[in-house]
This record gives sequence, structure tokens and C-alpha cells, in this order.
Amino acid sequence: MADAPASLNPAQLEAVHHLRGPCLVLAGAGSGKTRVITHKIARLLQAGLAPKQIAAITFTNKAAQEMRERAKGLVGPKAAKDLVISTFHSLGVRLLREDGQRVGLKEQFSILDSDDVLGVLRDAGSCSDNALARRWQWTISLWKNQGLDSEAALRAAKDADEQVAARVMKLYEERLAAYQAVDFDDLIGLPLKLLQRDEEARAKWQERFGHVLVDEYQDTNAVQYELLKALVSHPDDRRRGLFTAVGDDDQSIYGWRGATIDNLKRLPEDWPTLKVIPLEQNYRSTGHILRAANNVIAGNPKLFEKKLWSEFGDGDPVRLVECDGEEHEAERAVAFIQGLRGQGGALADGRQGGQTKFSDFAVLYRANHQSRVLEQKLRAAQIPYKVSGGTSFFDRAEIKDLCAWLRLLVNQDDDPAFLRAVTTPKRGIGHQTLGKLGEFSGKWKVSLFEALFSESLAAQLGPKAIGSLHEFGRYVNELEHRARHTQGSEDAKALLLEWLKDIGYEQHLYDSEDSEKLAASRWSNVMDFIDWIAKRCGGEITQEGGNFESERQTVLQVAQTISVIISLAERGDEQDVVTLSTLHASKGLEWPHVVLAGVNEGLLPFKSDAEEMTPQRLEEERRLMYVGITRARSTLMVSTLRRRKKGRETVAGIPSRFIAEMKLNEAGANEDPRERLKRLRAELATKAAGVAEQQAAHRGR
DNA sequence: CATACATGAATTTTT
DNA sequence: TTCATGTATG
Repeated sequence: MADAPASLNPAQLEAVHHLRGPCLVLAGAGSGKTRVITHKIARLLQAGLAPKQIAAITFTNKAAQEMRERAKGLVGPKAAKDLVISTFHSLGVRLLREDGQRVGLKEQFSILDSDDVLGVLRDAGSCSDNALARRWQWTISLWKNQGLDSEAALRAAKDADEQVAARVMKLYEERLAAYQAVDFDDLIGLPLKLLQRDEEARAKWQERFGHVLVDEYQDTNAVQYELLKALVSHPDDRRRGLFTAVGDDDQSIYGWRGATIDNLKRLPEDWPTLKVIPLEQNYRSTGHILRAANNVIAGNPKLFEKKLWSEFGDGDPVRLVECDGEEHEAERAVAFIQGLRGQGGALADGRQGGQTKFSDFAVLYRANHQSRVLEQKLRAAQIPYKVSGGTSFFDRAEIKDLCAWLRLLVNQDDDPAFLRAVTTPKRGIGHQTLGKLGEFSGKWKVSLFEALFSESLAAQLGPKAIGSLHEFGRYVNELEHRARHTQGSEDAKALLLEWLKDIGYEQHLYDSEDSEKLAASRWSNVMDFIDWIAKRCGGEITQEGGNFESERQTVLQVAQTISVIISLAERGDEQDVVTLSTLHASKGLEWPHVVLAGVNEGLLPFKSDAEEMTPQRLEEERRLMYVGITRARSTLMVSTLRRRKKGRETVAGIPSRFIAEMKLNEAGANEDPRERLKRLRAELATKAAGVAEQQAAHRGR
């Protein structure tokens, strides 16, 4: 969190300094969890562990990356580099690369992605029905997450469908063994098998890691917990488990993919000396928001007692909005954004937030398809947005490579694009040459591309380097010329393919990737990209944003459009846009102003016709609501549909039971009058402080 | 019988 | 948006 306190609070301190035994940190939403983890890493280093002896495990690569970044800020880049901060899966790969042979894997095993798995399953089950194969894949993965093999699965199968799935699983296992391949689940399961069966290996890995930290512990599945145990437990001394699990039972929202809250229940049973430390002080949200969150989650039976509180004032009440249909709801969300935007509201912690930006807003919803209407209305209102989790095609390395070329064609003075294009693929132009070129362009205030043809540069470089540079420059010019004059999808595609062939891009992919399959999949992305551009050159009649475009475009024109998109995307997190996200994808994030959209029975809690609503399911849905509420710092708008269009008729919408559970009307009403006075005073004080700060800042400028 | 087009419905996600 | 199913037509 950006606004974490300058020093650690007592609970955080306790968590950081508990080094000698197992520790469970129950980190409520916005309670400074990452601070605890990074400070604990620093403390462990201080206590004498080497960086490579500290393992911090996360669920996503992104989380791992962020944690390493945060750790770097605290312990310095040198120590941070050697810390083992990785996902469960990459840790598993590490174990298997080193010791896979001990569980019957050859040195070069391959890892199947989920498309590969689907293919194998279709094949093994002689099935052309993709949906069925996908159901098998799902079921099998869940079984593997529980540590079951095909035999155990067959015994556990509840119905005929599951029996079939279990039989397919047996064939699937045989195929994987024959191919020397593993799936994602095996990356956890096989290392576990290794540590359980091989004393020597276990001793080695337990020796290697002096302390293991697990982030988002509530999301672990049964096999992941066993792996953790195998990594840290001494066979003859249970108490010596040196690990820190950090999680929040109230934010466990991944039960449907195998995460089990049992892992939290079992922790104190399995580790009698476990130190349980709740972090209850929240540094994120205002009182109204926090109270609504606490009220909702109070409806769940609790494993551990925990109630969030904060030193911030009550802030704005939660706004409840009732809408007539999804379109209306989207309009209300837009109005909410427009109403707050540009205001200089104070944040929950009293800091002056400055002008409210688009990026201060998020609209959260239960299911992806809900984003559609929102996108339409945001576009109509000219509000920039990004859909989180939307797999950004443009983020892929191979696409970025090609985009660099396109950008260079559009604007030859685009130096970053030049640097990427000139080295992709490698063409004998190295650091030395580019260094000289950069020096030269800096000195004469010209772009790298301009510098390239300069006479006086030739004097400073060898003939070979100059030759390669000139050849590159000439090629770019030629390509630019042709791109300027090529239109129509057929011709465009031909030109683009020729270009790829000229620069040897396919070969480059196969050379730089050690797995042939990975290279092939990257190449197929490239072909998709080419088709996409070519289609745009074809000038079909398309309707976009209300305008009809029927012009055939040249390759260069399309490249221009793309460069604009890219330059916007390259600003990355800094771009000032509203976030649209599912509730699931929003976990761990926060915004000053949040809209929860579609808070209706049927959607949240979600009701499916296929599966029955069990108490466990309902509880997970409630936690999802809790996660949504606690994303907001200052302002929360909860929106529900009173009516909803279904086909041609309008049906009534039922507000979610979670809305009543927030007890919005009682909030503040049951507040002690003395507390109320105290609160108002505090709010005045922070406001005054904010004004003073602003004035000071003004004078400073 | 096969293909083309329209209509409607839609959990949640990472490795 | 995508994906699957249904209808109409060749």
C-alpha cells in the first residue's frame, strides 16, 4: 500500500519478529500484509539467513514480481536478486529440473499448457466434443488438486460422468508418462511426491530453505499445503516448522478451483506451536465502508475472530443506487464517475488526494459479460477505461517486437522503437555500435535513425558496423515506401509476410525459444497479428463508434492506428483510465472510488441451474462481496437492478441479500454520541491539516 | 445433408 | 465480446 504507516504496528511487529516457529498472519483487507512479508524477509536476513534460503511463494507471477520489487526497496537490489520469490508452480519446476529424475522424469520434460492438455484428453477419450473434454479437464484438475490419482478418482467418482472422467484420467496419465510431459497440476504434485518418497531429496530441500513464506495462504489447495509441509516440517520434530503463512479466511474466493479453507483450519492442529497473529487495523478505507464490510462478513461463521477497524473518520456514506436495467446502471456508474472527477477530495487517511483522476475509479462486477454495457456507456461518455484481466494481446513479446517495427515505419524518430527493431532479430549490431550511435545522436540532438546516415558517424565506427547500420536504415526506408503504397488485405498480407521473411523473424523465434512448441505458439500469434492488420487494410464496412469506415487503408495507415494504441498502452499503469474488473480479479487492489455493479440475487450471490446453492457456496459469494466492498478507500457506490431486460420482456430484479446485510441505514445511527463528537472533531482536524498542507504546497511552488 | 447466418445466453482464473 | 444452438436455404 502506498500509504502504509511509517512504522509497523504492534501486531505487524509481532509477526515480523516471530522467527523461531510456525506463524499464521491473518491479514485483513488493507492491513499492510505485503509490508509484513517484506519486513519479515528483511528481519530474516538480519537474523543471518542468506537471501537464497528465504522462499516467498505467491500464486501469480505478477504478485511474485511485485513482491520482489517491494523487497528490493527494503533490502537492496543485491540481496533481493537472490531471494527465492516465485509462484508455487515455478518453485515446483525448480525442484523438478533439479531432481525430477528421482520421480521418473527425464531431464528434459515438457510442460503442457491447458490447450495441450485439452488435446491430449480429446485424443485419449476419443472425443470430438470440446465441451465434454473441457469438463474432463476441469474434473481431473480438481482431483489432482486434492491429491487423487486416477485410481483414487475412480473410487471417489460420484456418478457415471465422473466414472468416465476417471477412466479418461487413467489414459491421460499413461500418455503424459509416455510423452515425458507434465501438466500444471503435476508441477505441485510431483515435487510433493519427490519430497515424500525420497529422504535424501527432502533433507536437501529442507536444508536449502531456512524459512518459507506463503502469500494468499487461503487460496492454497490440499496438495499445495502438503508441499509446504514437506518443505518445512522436520519428520521427527513437528514444531520446528519454519514458515509464515499470510492470508485472510474472509477473502477466500477460489474454492471453486480447489482452494480449501480446511488448510487454515488444519494449520493450528498440525502445528501445535503455531503463532496466530491477526492484523485488524485497516489503512485503506473510511468507517462507513469498513462497517459495511464487517456487517456483511458477520453473516459467515468464522474460523478466527477478526474485526477491521481504522483510525480514519466515517467519510462518505455508502451510496445505494437502484436501477432500471443494465443500461441505466451503466449510465449511473458513468454519472458517479463524472460527478466525482476533478474534485479535490481528501482520501480516507486525510491526505489530500489532489484532483480526482479516472484512474481513481473502478467498476467491479461478478461476471465478465457485465463489462459490455459498461464499456459502451463509458465510450459514449468519452471516458477512457481498461478491462482488467482482458488478455492484452499487445503485451506479448513477439507482438511488441513487430509493433516496434511498425512504429518505426510511422515515425523514424521513435528511438525506443528503433532500438527494439534494430536488435530484433539480432543483425550484428551490438552494444558498442549502438552506444556510439546513441552518443552521436545525443551530441547533435538528432534521432538515432537520423544519426545513422551521418557522414561523421562513419569516422567513429568500423566499416562492418556502419555497413549493417546502413543496410538496416535502407531496409526500413524501403519498407516504409512499400507500406505507404500497399493497400487491400491480399497485398497487405503479402507485404507483411515478405517483411517477416526478410528479417527472418520465424527463425528468430525458434532460435530464441528452447521449446519448439512455445516458438510455434508465438509464431501463430504473429500470424494472427498479420491477419488482423491485413483485415484492416481490406476496407470492409465496419461500424465502430457509430462511424462507418469503408475506406481501404494502406499498411502504413493501419500501422499509424496501431502505434497510437501502443503508445497509449505503453504508459501502462500510469495511464489515467477507469478500471473495469471482475470481483475476483480485483482482489489485492484498491481504488479511491469504487462501483459494485449488478449486486443482485442470482448474480451475487451467483445462482447456477447446474449446481445447487450450498451454505459453503453462499459463504464464498459473501466473501466475494466483502472483497468488493473493501477495495474502496473513500467512496463506494453499490448498484442493484430493480428491473432487468430478459429477451423482449422486462423482469423484476431482486436486490442481493448482501445489500441488506451491509446495514447501511443503521450505520452511524447506532454510533455513540460521544464517539460521534470525537469523530467530527477528528474529521475537522484532518480537513484543516489537509488545507494547511495544500497551502504549504502552494507556497512551495 | 451441409453450410450460412441469426439469435440468445453468459461464473469466477492462474499456472 | 464469444460461443453454441437453431433455422433457413442450397
